Amino acid sequence: MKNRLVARILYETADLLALDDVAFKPQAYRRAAQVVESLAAPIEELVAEGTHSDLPGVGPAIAKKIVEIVETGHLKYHDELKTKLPIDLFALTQVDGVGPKTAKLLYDALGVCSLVDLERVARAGKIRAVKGLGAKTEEKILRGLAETRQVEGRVLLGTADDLANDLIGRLQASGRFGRIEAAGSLRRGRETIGDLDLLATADDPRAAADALVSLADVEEVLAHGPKKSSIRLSNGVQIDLRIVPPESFGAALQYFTGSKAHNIALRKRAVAKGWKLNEYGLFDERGDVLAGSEEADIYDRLELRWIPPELREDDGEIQHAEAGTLPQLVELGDVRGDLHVHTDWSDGKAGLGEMVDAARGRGFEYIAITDHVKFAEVIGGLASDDVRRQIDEIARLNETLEGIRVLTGIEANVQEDGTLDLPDELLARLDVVIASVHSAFRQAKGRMTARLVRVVEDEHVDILGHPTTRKIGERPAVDAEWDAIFEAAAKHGTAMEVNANPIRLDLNGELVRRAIAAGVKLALGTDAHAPEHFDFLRLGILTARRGWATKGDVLNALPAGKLLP
DNA sequence: GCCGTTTTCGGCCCGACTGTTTTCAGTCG
Repeated sequence: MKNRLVARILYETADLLALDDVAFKPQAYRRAAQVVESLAAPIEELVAEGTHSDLPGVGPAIAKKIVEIVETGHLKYHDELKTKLPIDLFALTQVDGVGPKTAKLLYDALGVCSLVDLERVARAGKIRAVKGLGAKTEEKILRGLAETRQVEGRVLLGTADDLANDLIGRLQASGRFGRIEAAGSLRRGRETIGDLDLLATADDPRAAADALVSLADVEEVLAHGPKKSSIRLSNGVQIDLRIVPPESFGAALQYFTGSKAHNIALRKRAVAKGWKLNEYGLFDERGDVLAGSEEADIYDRLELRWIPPELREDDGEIQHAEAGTLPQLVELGDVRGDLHVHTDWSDGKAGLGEMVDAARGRGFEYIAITDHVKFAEVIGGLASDDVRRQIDEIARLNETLEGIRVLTGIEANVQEDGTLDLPDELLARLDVVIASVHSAFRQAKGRMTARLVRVVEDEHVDILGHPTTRKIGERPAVDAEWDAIFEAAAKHGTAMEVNANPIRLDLNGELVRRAIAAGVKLALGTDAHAPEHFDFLRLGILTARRGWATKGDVLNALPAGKLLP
């Protein structure tokens, strides 16, 4: 997949042109970059077919440039622009608070070329001395850097999940493997993943390892042996493949799934019985194997219920497994509808009909259409009249539809004081009202808490959308007393969203668990802006499961009839 | 540089917020 490379070069070209005060071209490059970035298929395949020029936003000039990037990995036009400003503009502008102008200013004043440079001058207090910047900007950049660093070298759960599925498919196609499974933090559903751990069995481990290192997109082979091989792919992700004998597969899966703390607790339990647990199996005092080929057998012999990977953080799961009180976690199939969907009425990429068809195609019984309220022209939100028209349109649509019901809804903006930016009369007419914070993220804890308590107490609000507004690796969560908000939400029957967008996963597992403890219901929403985004639901389920959520905790596990009053 | 159900030329997303200023520039959504 060269999509990210192409997008990155196009984005940077857009910024460089903008810095040269070139009019309109930057938007054109940015649009093309977005299209390539959100493409499901590899751009090189489209180039091979010649269909890349059919993409929206890609005209003759950019089409030629995409071919050049795919074929050479470079773009001359971009390289030339870069001679004037030889800095890692793409990386620098990923930092919250740094845009192209600030990056250029920092280069001119302090010679900042990279994230390393940026961190150095920020820590040295040099940014506040630059004319046009100040102490606040310096602090914001330091916060932004800390946020960026947390995910450095890690990829989002959604990215890792897609990558693992793709890799496993390709490896299996080689015919060299028996079982293959992803282990590690991906299997536990963590929000970001460092190295991707794959576990496999093979009749001929050397041939299997060869199949891995000879994959087309391998950039570097870090290790190449019959038991363990490691590669780095061209997208920068490291893959560790461990090949184990079939009789050890379950023990190895347990061991390499972790977490470390969970494994330590499990090993202590084995030791207490006079046994030994390692990646090869569970062994008794004489060294005879008690379990090994199946993971479930390990737990069984240790007198524990099998523990879902999402719970393996040594955070009470072993005690519950011993007592037989583990929750029956919610599953993908339990969810009957999506409660957060956008269309091209606001900033979605697809029309109402297309989104509904896609939702029905994946078996949803209902979806709520929750477009943005007009807030900034740019995201093309709905004005009151648009909301009324959409309600009418959905009513008409529902008359013709079979097999799915479309609920009316809105994603309204929570204003600074905790009120919404849509009149009560309209809110009252809608089936689903999501209230989301899209501005004033940095209010002090007390004010933010009061704001969110007020909005969950609003009789018209059904769901608090992406409650913390964090974006993984980009923007920190807002500062608030979550337990106070959950308590108010429970009292007023307002649900907390588990937003399944891979960059959000908000609430996260830890807060989900606290919300449930407070008696709050969860609303799973994909925040889909295009039909393929319904796939995000899987990630939302993983996140809810990390928060110990059961089917009964999830609002949209209910049929439409029970969902609505 | 792209695009078109008023256009193949002439448009092209813009308002809020923040931090830096003394009336505005940059970033974000």
